[in-house]
Amino acid sequence: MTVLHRYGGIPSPRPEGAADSVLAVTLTESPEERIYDAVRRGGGRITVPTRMVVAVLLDSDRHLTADDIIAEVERRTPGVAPSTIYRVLQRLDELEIVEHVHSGTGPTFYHLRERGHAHLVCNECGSIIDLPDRLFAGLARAVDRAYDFSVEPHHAALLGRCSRCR
Amino acid sequence: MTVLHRYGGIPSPRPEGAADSVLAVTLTESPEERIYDAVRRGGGRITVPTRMVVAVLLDSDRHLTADDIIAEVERRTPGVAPSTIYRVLQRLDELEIVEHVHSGTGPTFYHLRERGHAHLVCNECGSIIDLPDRLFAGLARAVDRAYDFSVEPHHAALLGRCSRCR
DNA sequence: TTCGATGCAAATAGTTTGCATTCTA
DNA sequence: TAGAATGCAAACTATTTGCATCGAA
Repeated sequence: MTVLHRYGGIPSPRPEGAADSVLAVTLTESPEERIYDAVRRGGGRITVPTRMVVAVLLDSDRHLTADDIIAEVERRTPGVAPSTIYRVLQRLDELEIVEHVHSGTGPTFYHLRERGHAHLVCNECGSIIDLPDRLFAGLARAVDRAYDFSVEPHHAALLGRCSRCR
Repeated sequence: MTVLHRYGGIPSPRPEGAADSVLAVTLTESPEERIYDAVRRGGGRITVPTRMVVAVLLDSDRHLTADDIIAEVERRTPGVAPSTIYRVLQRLDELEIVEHVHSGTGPTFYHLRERGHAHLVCNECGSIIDLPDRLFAGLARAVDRAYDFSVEPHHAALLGRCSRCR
């Protein structure tokens, strides 16, 4: 299973409408400033590694693994320790700025929470398909009713076989 | 997250009706003999470690991690190497006798394929809830139609929060 | 000037692999 | 008796942690 070009992708248009609970909506603020404010509100400080991780996440549409992010940060600003990137991601995750997705055998991947969605991961080729949350609604409701269990559809990918591999 | 009594549980009644493609159905054969035959048909040999892993899986209703199985095999027949257990599980998985389930952060767990089903795993306490496949049917069909992707509902647990932890 | 964040190195969890040896069919 | 399977140790992947130091607010 080899996936090329892990980092990259066309930057997505900023979802201007979608206000959320974590990031304060001040229309004159850039996306990074809104994230910085959220970090500061959470008692955190804005350092070079934090800035870089946020920039990489904002600049990419892809599903980035920790390794992807480590590599791209290294490219832009050499010298940041991998453990620091993990710590930054963890902090951003706790602050609900970032979301991580378990993908079965492969490594966990990350993206901004405001771009969150469910995923399909192919067991054969590792390709990732984005899934509209709407498709999860029925299952989530049924599970809630039957087991009083609240499913987090973004948190683990559904595994299976994509059209090319099935 | 601590889960006690990982190994154990009341043996489930053998699902007598459910014929399947892998294990030949000869009514006079015991469950283990049916599995041994399937292994031999696949070019494999029946050794002590294989026997022990099969016995442990047949004797338990639980969701056993590799570690659970390693510990229980060690209890019954000291001296089997962990790597051997992993290899046996891998072989049984390829032969479609065993199924493994990814559970997010926690370790993968295993059970006999004939007892397969979908799972919910609580992110907080790690508890596992068995899910009837029927609840997955709608989502699987929608994903098949929309993306030509065949979901394997047993292969990755749905993550979320159980009633006690939510 | 405080205390959150960092770099580095080592530790960890879970699993896989190489290789000489053993044992099933 | 061929070649599948094993035990052991080492390797490996992804991630976490301890600790002395640094730097943002």
